[in-house]
Amino acid sequence: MQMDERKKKILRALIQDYISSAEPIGSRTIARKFDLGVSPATIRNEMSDLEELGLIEQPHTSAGRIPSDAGYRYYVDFLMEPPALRDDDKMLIERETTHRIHEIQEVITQTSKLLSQLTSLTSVVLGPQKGKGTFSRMHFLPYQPGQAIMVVVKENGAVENHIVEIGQDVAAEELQTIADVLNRKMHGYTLNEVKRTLLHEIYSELTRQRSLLDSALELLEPILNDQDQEQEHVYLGGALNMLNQPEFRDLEKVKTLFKAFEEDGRLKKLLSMDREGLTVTIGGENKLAEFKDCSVISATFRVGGEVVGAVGILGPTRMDYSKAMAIVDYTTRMLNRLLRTSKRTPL
Amino acid sequence: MQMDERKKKILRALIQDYISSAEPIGSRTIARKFDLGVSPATIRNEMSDLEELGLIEQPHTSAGRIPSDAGYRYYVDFLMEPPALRDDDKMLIERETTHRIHEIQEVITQTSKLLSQLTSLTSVVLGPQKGKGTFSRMHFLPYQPGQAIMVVVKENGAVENHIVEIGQDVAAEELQTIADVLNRKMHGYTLNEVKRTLLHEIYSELTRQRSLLDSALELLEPILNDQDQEQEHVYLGGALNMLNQPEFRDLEKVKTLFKAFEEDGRLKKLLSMDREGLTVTIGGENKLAEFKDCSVISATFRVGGEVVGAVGILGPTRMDYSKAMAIVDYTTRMLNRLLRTSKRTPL
DNA sequence: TGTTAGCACTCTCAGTCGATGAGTGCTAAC
DNA sequence: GTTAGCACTCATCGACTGAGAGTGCTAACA
Repeated sequence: MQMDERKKKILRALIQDYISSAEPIGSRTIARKFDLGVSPATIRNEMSDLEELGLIEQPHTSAGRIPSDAGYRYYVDFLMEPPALRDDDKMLIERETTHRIHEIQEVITQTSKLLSQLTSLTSVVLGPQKGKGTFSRMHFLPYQPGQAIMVVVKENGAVENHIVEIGQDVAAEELQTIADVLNRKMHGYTLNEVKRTLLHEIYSELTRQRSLLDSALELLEPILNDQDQEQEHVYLGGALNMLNQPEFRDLEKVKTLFKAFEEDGRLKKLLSMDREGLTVTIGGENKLAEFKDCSVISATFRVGGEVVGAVGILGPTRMDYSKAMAIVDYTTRMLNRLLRTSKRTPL
Repeated sequence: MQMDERKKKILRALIQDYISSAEPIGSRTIARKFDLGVSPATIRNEMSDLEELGLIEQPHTSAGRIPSDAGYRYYVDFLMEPPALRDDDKMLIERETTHRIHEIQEVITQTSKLLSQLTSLTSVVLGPQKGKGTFSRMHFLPYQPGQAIMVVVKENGAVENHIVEIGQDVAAEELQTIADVLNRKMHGYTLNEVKRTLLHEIYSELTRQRSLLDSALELLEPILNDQDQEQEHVYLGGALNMLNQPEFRDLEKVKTLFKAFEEDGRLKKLLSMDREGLTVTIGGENKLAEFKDCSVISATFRVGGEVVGAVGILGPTRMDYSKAMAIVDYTTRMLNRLLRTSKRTPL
């Protein structure tokens, strides 16, 4: 069976209506609302075909039809009018992404808020992985007796503080010596690389200056084993918007959904970081069972050519794909520009 | 009308039963479950009195009674067995609060998680206000051209980074001079005080070294106007636990509750920071309408004698007050000890 | 051969009705 | 002061019903 023009028209009409009404829609309604020039009976026949093709389905015998995941997929790929942004949305995005920025955290939370606000859906934003940035240099500053502030600067501009324990008797010059050694050795490597391969090299270098050894390696401990290092935080915006979606009128569904929201790992999996550009994941195409009734529109963003994060919009499969795609697309474009132009934003 | 011994017994029985069952409870049930040595009819008469006293109420004519806010209040103040901790809970709290800690943030999130886990309710933790800590000193470190890292150390041990813009031509020594002036002037004052009263003094001091003036005041801008400064973040733990409470089976209630959760300001108001020690706020005693069906058990904690934060447990008015109070009480005790003993924890 | 009208059938939804059961308040007896 | 008895109230639940929406099938039509 082939998809002829009329079938396409009917499928498009059905999906568009369902997206806004969230109600199953029957042949009669389509005939009334959309001027296809044929009678309900004909539409019935066509709908029967569409169902056989797996593009629509019936919740129960005497209800109208609703789109299946495959139906949405067909719609997104072939039927939908191309994503276009409303002017006021466009302006809003531009206004929000042209601020002068001090911290990337700020950008991320801001973006997250913006996306959920524009779409009335939930937004998911994944920022740069802390451990990933390559090491540039470190400084030591005095702190309490027996402790020092270690300031670590990454090549991507990130700055971190760590309080480290030092012996009571370690002098400032000694710390400086250690810093010099570490800076020389570690420059240009990521902390993960340091952890895996470089440690013994540093070790042997420092062995020559016997007395410094003990402290030096202990100093590195907090930055190498920092919990935050590995798992980047995922920002969620407008989670409550989900409660307004009729598909989540059921408390059990809300529970499982919110449960999944609490686990950063789950959310991270929603954002397909491997694929560049705009990605649409519809319902069951997603691996996670908790989100089988949801679709995700996501895109990655870059700093200096390298993919460092992703933004996404999460909604019920019944969502306005065109609008969501337009918004995600434009937002990442602006984000890329913002991160490129702002002179070396501290990450 | 007076509260005689039998009325107390009945009220206690009713509340205890209601706390675990969440169902209105009638005279017959009380007579059966609790051995008071009187018939349901007698209990009925007493219950009628209790209702007149405003301690219990009837959801509808032919249902049993449930405690009113005033009833819970009476229960907490006079009837409840004194808060006692189960041994395993005690051990769990001790285990979690004797870790060596590096960051107070960590302690806060950890505590929040612990509390919600122990009670199966929602926990609210309010950490130290960043802006409050008195200024100790600052350092400058090199960063990108035209920018520097300003490291600010507070007297309570907090360390913060800020990237500041400096003229391309400002030399390290000049920065040092500025730092020296600022350190001398600002030491011992909170940033808020600096902002309000000290700025013009610093201004006139620096005016004498004309060339430095422009930069110096700009440098302070980020720390004085930092958004985070004023509003300390509120940590919420186990918000989902609320969904398991039968009183929140209604989606509308969930919506308003979670809406309130999203606003830090609202949550902050729940924790009575003005009162020291263990505080119990029952239902409508709370000012916020969103939480009129909730009770809060809260307590403040201190660092060095000064109240810096608060922890609280939020649950439906129908909650196990004894247990919750015991847990909050013990947790804050341990927290105080932890923060006192760990030698100058960085905040 | 494709389209349409007609029709019987299915299924959900909202509303009604009555039975059930828990609980109360009142009265009168103990 | 306490209790048994009783009439009354009210929410809940299941069964039933009619309305409405929608379908699939058949037969007629262009």
